[in-house]
Amino acid sequence: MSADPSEDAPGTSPVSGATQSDLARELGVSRTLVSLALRGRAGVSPAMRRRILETADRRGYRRNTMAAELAGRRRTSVGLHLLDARNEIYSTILHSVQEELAGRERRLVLAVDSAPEHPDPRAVDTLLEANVGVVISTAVIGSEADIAALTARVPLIAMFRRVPGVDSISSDDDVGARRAVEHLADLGHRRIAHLTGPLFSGHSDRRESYQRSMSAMGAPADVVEADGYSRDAGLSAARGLLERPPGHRPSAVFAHNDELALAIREAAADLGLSIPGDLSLVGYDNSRTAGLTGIDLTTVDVAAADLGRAAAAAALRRLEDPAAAVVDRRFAPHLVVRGSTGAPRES
Amino acid sequence: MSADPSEDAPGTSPVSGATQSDLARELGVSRTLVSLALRGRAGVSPAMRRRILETADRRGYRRNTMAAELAGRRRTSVGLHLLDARNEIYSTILHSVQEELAGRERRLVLAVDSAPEHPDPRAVDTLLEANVGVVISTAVIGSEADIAALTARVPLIAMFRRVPGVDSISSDDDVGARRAVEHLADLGHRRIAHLTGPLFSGHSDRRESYQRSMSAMGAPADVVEADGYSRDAGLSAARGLLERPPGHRPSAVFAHNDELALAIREAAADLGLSIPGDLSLVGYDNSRTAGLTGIDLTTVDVAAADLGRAAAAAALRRLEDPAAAVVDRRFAPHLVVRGSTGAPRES
DNA sequence: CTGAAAGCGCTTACAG
DNA sequence: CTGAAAGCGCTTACAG
Repeated sequence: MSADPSEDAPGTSPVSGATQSDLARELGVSRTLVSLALRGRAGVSPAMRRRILETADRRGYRRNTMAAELAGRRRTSVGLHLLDARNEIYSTILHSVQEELAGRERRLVLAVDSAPEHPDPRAVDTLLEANVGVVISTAVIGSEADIAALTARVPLIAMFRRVPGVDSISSDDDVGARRAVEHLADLGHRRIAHLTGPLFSGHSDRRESYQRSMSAMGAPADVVEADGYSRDAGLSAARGLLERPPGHRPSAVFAHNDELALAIREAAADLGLSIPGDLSLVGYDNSRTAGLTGIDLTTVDVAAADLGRAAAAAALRRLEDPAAAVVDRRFAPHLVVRGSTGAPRES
Repeated sequence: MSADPSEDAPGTSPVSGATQSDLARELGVSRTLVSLALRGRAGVSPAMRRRILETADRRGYRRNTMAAELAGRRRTSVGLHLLDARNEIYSTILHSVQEELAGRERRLVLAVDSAPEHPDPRAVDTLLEANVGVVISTAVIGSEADIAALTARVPLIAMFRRVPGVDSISSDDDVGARRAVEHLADLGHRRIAHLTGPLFSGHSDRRESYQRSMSAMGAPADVVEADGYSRDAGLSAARGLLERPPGHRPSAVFAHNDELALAIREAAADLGLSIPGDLSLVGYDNSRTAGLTGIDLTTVDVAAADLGRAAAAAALRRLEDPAAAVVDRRFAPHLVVRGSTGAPRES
C-alpha cells in the first residue's frame, strides 16, 4: 500500500520557468544571495536586494515551494481530508478553512473520499505523500492505535471526533441529538425514528444519544440505516420508512444530517405526506439550505463555519509549535426550530 | 508579487519518516535499487523486489512525492482554482474532478478565491508555487495576453470560458440565457429583469445574451448588478429590485445563477410576493437545491458534473501529452422548467 | 541484476 | 555584505 509498484504514471508535465540559479547567473551573484534576498532575510545590501527583486519580477520568477520545503526540512502546507465535497457542511468547512489560510502563504492540499459511506484510509495517504505539515480530517476513522500511527507521521486535527491526545475540534453530538429528540417529545411525539447512515468507528454519538433519549422517555428506539449520508443514498431508506403499514409509520423522524432529512422530505412529498402535518422532521447541521423559504427545516446548528475556523487555527498553531498543548475545543450545538416540526396528528 | 520578501513563515513542521536511504541502509543495497523496486521498474530481481517492498511496508515508508517530482523533473499534480467553495456549482465540480482523479495517483491542490466577486490572480500563483502540472480554472480572468503568460508556465484548462489556443470546457451561455428569456417571453412576460454580479472580463455571455434576447423581442433590458454572485451578496440588490414602485417592478427575473435566484426568492418572501403568482423566476446552474420540493426553481441545467469530468479528463490528457491537440468542448445547456415560472398576473 | 554519480531547486550552516 | 559547500529525498542516465 505504501509502495505501490503499479505506480509511475506516464502523464507528466515538464518543469519550466526561471530558477534562483538563473537569476544568480544573470546578476553574477551567488545563489545564496538570491535566496536570502527573495526571502527578505538579513545579509543582503539594500541595493543588491532591490536588483534581485527587480530581476525576479522581470523574469517572472516563481519560487518552487516543494524544493524550498525539501531543502528547509520543513512542511508548511495544510492537508484537508473531506468526506464529501457536495455535502454543504463540508463545503462550508472547506470555505472557512481556506479563508483562515488565505494570505498566510499556506497551500491547501485536498483529499476527498470518493465513497463517503466508507471512509478510505488511503485518502489521508495522499496527503502524507504530498508532504503536508498537518492534516485536518473531518472523519478520523479507525482505532486509537491507527490514529496514533498516523499522528506519529504528521500532526492531526480531528474534526467531529474527540481523540485523546490529539487536537480535536468537535461539536457535542450528545447534546445536539438530545435537544432534537426532546423537542419532538415536547411536541407530543412518541414514535420518533432516527435515520442514519452506516456505522463507523468514532461516529456513533448522535445515534447513541438518540437511543438514550428515547429510552429515557420510555419509548422504543427505531433506528433506520441508509446506505450512506447523502441525499441520494438516503432516498430508498427514507421511502422504506415512510411506506410502512399504517400504525407502524413514525410520527416524527430525526435525521443524522440535513442531507438525510432532505431525503425524507422528498420521500414524503412523493408519498403525499405533508410536513409537519403528517410527519415532523428534524435535521442536523443547519445548512444554508435548511433555512430557505420553502424548506424551513428544524435542525441542529453545529456552527460549521466556526468549526472550520477553529480547525484551521489549530492547524496553524500546531504547525508553528509542534509541542503546543493539545487543543480540545468542543462547541455546543443548538436547536433551530423552524416549520418542519409540529404536534403529531392524532394526539 | 512573485517574490514576497515578507514571507518566510515561522510555522513549520519537522520532516519525519523512513526514506529510501533508510531502507537501502537496512537492506544493505543501493538507493537506486530501492527506488526501482518501489516503482515497479525493471532491473530488480523478484526476490530483491519482494524484500524491499516488505521492508518498506514494515517501516511504513511513504514516498515523498515532492522530492520525486523534483528529481524526475516532472509534475503530476492537478491544481484546481475555484471561485467559491460554497456555491453548489463549484462544489459539484470539485466533486467530479476529484472522482476522475481518484485512483490515478494524482494529487489535487486547491486554490479558492476568498472574494469571488473579484477573482484574484494570486490564487493561481499558489498553484504555480505548488508546482502543479496543470491548472483547471473555473474563472480564467484577465486579457488574452495575461492568459498567454500563464499558459507559458503551466498548461491551463479553462472552464466556463472559451480561450483560443487553450483547452476549454464550457457551456453555451448564449443559448442558455436565450432559452431562459424566451421561456419567460412565451409565458407572456415583457418586463423581465436580469440580476447579475460584477462584470469581469470573459464572463459576460449570459448578460449579453439576455440583452440581445430582450432587444430581439423589442423589450427594454433591465440589468441589475449585485455586489457578488452569492446568495448573501445578492440579497440587497434583490430587495432593491422588488421594492421598486408599482409599475416599475418586473414581472419576471432571470438570475445569473441559482444563488442569486435564491436571493430573489428570499427577498420576495420577505416582501410577501408569491412565486410564480407575483413574480416568475429563472435561475441558472440547476443545482440540486433548485430541484428540491418547496424550491422548485425553473433553471438552466449546465450539467456541472459533466463539465467537471470533462475538465479533469482534459487535464489528465494534457499532463500526458503536452503537445496534444487543443480541446474545445462546449456543452449545450437546457432549460428545466419547474414551478417558479408562470404567466404574469396582469396579461 | 546492481551500484556510483550527478542533479532537480532550494536552504542552511559555515567561512570569509 | 557575500560565496562555496553540503544536503533535503528522490530519479535518471551511465557503468559494470
